[in-house]
Amino acid sequence: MTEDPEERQNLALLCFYPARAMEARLYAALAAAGFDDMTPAQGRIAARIGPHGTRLTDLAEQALVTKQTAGHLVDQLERAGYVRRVPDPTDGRARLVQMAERGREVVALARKIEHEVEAEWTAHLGDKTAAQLRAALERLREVTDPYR
Amino acid sequence: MTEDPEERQNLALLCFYPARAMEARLYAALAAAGFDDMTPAQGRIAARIGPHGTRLTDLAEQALVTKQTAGHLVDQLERAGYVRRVPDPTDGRARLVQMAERGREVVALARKIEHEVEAEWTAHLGDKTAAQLRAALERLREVTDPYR
DNA sequence: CCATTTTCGTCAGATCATCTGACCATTGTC
DNA sequence: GACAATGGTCAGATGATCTGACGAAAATGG
Repeated sequence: MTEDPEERQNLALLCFYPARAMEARLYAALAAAGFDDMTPAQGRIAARIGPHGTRLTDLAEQALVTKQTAGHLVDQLERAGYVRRVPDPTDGRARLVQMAERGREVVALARKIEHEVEAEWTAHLGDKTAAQLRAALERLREVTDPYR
Repeated sequence: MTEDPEERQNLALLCFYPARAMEARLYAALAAAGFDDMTPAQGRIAARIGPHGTRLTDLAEQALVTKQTAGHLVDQLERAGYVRRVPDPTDGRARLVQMAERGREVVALARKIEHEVEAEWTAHLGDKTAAQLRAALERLREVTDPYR
């Protein structure tokens, strides 16, 4: 663009930049560590798998995609060795998607990167401002996250 | 999920909720107003068209997609009457993508919705916290938006 | 307990967004 | 004027996503 030097950006757009930056950092780091076969879409599904496994339908709902899409992505994650499907002992129709060993490695690395990036941001903002930012975002979440 | 009631979420995820919420609100409102043929991908391109028109290559760069993808989306926007392509008077190779009348209508409506949603958020947070949030996000943008 | 309805997941097929690679036309440079 | 750089398109492939239909198991309700 060539104009509007002083435009007041909308709050949602300002929120978008850090989210995008984190995703980019995360995928770059995972790829560098050899996990170069996981796509962002797979990641968004994988990130929602609970400690004891999660049903496909629940993953789909939380990730805001259809269960067909979720199933497709879980197929890929399973083929790549990140997750496995086990029967749900409490429901014969259902299966639980669980993290496999390789999946747990990715999660551990991703958590580490997240903390590093967040530490950079906190260093840039200062502790006080970072804390205020977090508090404000947590309150904003009350009205922006319907799956809270 | 059934566990982790008190998990400390990472800052980027907290940023993601408002961004997603705004996008959802925006597209719902546009669809309700009859602009139901614009997809999010088209919107992300259209949102970057400057007042006097913008080159395809620039749109692609700012939207973080290839120029082929941008061209594809502009084709659709053009077919739907949202934008037009005109020759760039300063460069015979280039063409400027400009908003057409219908595009300007959408932009006006989108701006209105954005302001409404932002006003809701400000009401929820209180003026002071909302101002702190904006200030913190603007500073964070310094290290998270490479296209600033 | 059986019949009906709901829920969980899959199959099939389509569409859309996106990419890589090749290519042409124009521009700018030496 | 030759040649590299830039703006854009064409062609083909892939991946994420959807809608619709379906089978199997579970829950519900006489």
